[in-house]
Amino acid sequence: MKRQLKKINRSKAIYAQRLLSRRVSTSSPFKEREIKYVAGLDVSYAGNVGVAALVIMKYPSLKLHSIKVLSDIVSIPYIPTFLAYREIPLYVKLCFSFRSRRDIVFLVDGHGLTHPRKLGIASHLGVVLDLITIGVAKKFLYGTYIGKEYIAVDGVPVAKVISSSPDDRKIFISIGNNISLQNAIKIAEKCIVRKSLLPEPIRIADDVSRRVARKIRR
DNA sequence: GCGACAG
DNA sequence: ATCTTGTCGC
Repeated sequence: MKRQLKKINRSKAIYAQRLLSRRVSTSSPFKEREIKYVAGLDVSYAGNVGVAALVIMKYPSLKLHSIKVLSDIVSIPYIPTFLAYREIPLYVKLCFSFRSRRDIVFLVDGHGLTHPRKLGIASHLGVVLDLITIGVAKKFLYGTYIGKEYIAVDGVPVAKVISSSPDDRKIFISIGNNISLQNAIKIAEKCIVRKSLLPEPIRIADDVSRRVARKIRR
């Protein structure tokens, strides 16, 4: 096989995103006191092997509850705005047993509604498994700034930009699925500790997946 | 045609 | 995301 990375049908992929984005809910089907856990999802790579990590912490104490890691060959290339097609298979395997859970909020590495077709990976995963999700990205992707700290899509605010005082690092907290922007911001900010700009569950998932990938590589 | 472009 | 040495700064 000369090409082990499958091509993706662009027009069909776009059609599916538009279709799925209609199922995104921007309201919160829960009260904050009902949330018992926050989870972080991230993927690192060792060549064509993707290593996904799911870190679950108690909320709001942020005491570590569990860590699950899974690796598999990834056959879809990375193409901006189509990230989900590449990483969602890993996340679905890792989170299938949690579908429709209403006491866990999943923080996903990437955008949610701040996406050209309003279906970034956080929203995509949220719709597929009916989870409460929030997008946590390190770079801007899409949308219109409202002032200095909010981003709107189709005229509706769907994300907040959090900046670190000294340098210019930023993170973008966006609605994933089954949550309002206000609740997404509130929960994500409660997960940010000390000087780390990244919410703890994501930071740990990032660390775990990266070191496992490095181990596989060597 | 030109520029932008998560991980 | 990953490839990579030394180096600037708290």
